[in-house]
Amino acid sequence: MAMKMSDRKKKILQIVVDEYINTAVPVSSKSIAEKHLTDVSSATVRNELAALEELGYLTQFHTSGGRVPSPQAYRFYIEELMQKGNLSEKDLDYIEQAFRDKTGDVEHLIKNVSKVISELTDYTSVAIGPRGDEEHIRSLAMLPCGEGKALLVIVTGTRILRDSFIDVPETMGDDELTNASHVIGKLFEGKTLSQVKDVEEEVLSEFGQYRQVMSEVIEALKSYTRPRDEDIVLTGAEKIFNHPEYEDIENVKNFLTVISSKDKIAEIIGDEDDEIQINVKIGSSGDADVPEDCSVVTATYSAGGKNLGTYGVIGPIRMDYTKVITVLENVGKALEGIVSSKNKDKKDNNQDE
Amino acid sequence: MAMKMSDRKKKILQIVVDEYINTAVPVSSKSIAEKHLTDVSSATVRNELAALEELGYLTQFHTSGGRVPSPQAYRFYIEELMQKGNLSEKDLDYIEQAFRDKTGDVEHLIKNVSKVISELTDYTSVAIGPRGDEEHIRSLAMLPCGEGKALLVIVTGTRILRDSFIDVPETMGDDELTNASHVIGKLFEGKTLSQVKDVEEEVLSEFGQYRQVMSEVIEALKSYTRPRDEDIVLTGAEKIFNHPEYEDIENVKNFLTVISSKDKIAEIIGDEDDEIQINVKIGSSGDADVPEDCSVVTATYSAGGKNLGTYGVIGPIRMDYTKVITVLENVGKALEGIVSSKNKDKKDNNQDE
DNA sequence: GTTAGCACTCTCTTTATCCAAGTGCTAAAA
DNA sequence: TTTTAGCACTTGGATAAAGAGAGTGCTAAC
Repeated sequence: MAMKMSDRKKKILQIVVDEYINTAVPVSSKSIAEKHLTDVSSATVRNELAALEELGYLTQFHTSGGRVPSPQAYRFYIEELMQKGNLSEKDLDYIEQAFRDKTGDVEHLIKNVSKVISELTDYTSVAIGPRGDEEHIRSLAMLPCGEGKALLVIVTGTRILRDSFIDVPETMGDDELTNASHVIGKLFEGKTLSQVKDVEEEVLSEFGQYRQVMSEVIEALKSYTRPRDEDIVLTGAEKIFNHPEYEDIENVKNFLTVISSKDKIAEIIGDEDDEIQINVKIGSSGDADVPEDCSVVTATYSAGGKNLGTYGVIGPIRMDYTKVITVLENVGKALEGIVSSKNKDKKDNNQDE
Repeated sequence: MAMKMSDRKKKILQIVVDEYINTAVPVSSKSIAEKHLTDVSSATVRNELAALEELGYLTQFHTSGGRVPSPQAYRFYIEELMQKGNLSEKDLDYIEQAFRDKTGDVEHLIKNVSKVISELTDYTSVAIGPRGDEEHIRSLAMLPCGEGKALLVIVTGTRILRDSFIDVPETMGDDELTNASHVIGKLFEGKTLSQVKDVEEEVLSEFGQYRQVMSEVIEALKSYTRPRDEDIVLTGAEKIFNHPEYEDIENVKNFLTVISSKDKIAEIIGDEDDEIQINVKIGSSGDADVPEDCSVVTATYSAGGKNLGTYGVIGPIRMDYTKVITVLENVGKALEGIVSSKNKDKKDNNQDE
């Protein structure tokens, strides 16, 4: 057990993982010795493979079936072995093209990013929009709907932060509601959702006149901590059929069951550690929420101190990590470019920052 | 070819379809004679089956594999043979329970209906929200977003009809925008989307001051003819694995590819003939948009002259039509109940109707 | 018009055999 | 001590043969 990882072992492990990622076929000692390590014989490689298996990095389905990397091997591969990749001209063009049209709102941006990632990586893409908690409320308005109902809409510069129907007194006319909308709107403008509870008590005691409406608004604002379903996007579910592990119907079933639920998706990609930019979760590890046999690679983007959401892919453990991570990095750069140019404009208009 | 459909043939065809729907196993002459037609022998049944095959209602995969209904048989079955079913107490309770909470907005209602249908039928449910074209605009507002952008929101009593970002002159301040919002809002209140183009010219010539904003608004309104992605809902995609035809990976692939695209879904369930309440489309028929080997059963609901959307299921051709149709009918009734009680309230508030 | 009987067809399962691939181990070589 | 050659052993996959089971079509009798 207490065995050192010689350089040659690392090299062989890298070869095995690379090879398996590319071909999906268990790799044999012979093929390694012939294609990659021409200076030693297959028997030598065989000994090393046996040792690597002993160390827990490799497994074999049956005695004569070549070796396959274990989850542990993938982790090690990503940490130490993997080589940086480069995108082809074509892919770079595709990214540039996709983000050329800098249409304003976040909803489109999320969908767009997700689509780009899915297309370039050939995996199913998952995306979760930016948490709105720290965005500054640009406007707040209540639109009359009759029946003692109103629609509360909250927007920032680039998105509908939230909207929901609230109750208002039946006696309140449209004009009165519009008026209240103004007053309350002015009050929250420039604040963030997370600041709402700070002013809650103060505000409630002050506005006797609109007290009931006010408390409805505050309740709504406070309920906005969880991401909306609309902010969770899934693109290219059908892409899994391009990967041989999903010729087994059971795997497809598992996969589809998980991704059918937005809640589950949010769980899988939601609890990012903010420190880490790119995050790899491999099934059957400590990440209990990631389905067995699946890997999830996500990147959490932020630019100018502003969170831009988490994007990534979900697919088989035997995933082309190099490609995926390269794509995520390049998409991140593109995204940064857009937002920084936009932020410049915005500084002029944003009252408090 | 010119052969009459005797009563006995009809009866036998009905047995075959019923049996095949229940068991997914090709049905044999022997099983029919034993279980359903005890007064004749299997040989007699065999003759009838041969005749039905001649007529195009039955096919067999191989010479000794029993018979399977053809799409034509399903159509005939639905038209003439099918028996009305009843829901169990449990199912009825479930529906009642699900619609007890009459929370106002349409978005939730659509999701709820779709979920109920999927749960009760055990098929994947597709739903498309009501076309908003004929709903009356209850409020229209433009919320300032800075940067020469504004969010245009249009609501009826129960839903966000539409929202989108529009350009406004950079010179326009927040207050001015709010003011314009009022003026323009008043103008369109009570109108329907389809009425917008009627007043277009008149309005544009009149409002010189806000002309630019006005034309942006009108452009936006006119672009709202297609359903929004959010109004197309899919629930229970994983349910297909409960049906044996989807043990074949190719079928799953087809299915998933189709339902991954909201556009395709809209196409499939979109072009309903308004006259018909319940609509059955069977793959490989004239309905080119329905995937091969799939059936789509939809119901378009309306109450009080108001369209409530189209709901239904998509699944294998060998579908439990009786159950599905019964569920759709009962959901329809429940829906009608909700809306009629709501409509009563609304009449008082709606200015022109 | 109906039925019994039987040959025929087709699929599915089981069994046996062979083949190729890859390993583990041992003994010799470096 | 490390590397290597050689070989026995294991396993899955492919192929073929054989038998069972199910269901039909047809013919001849009822």
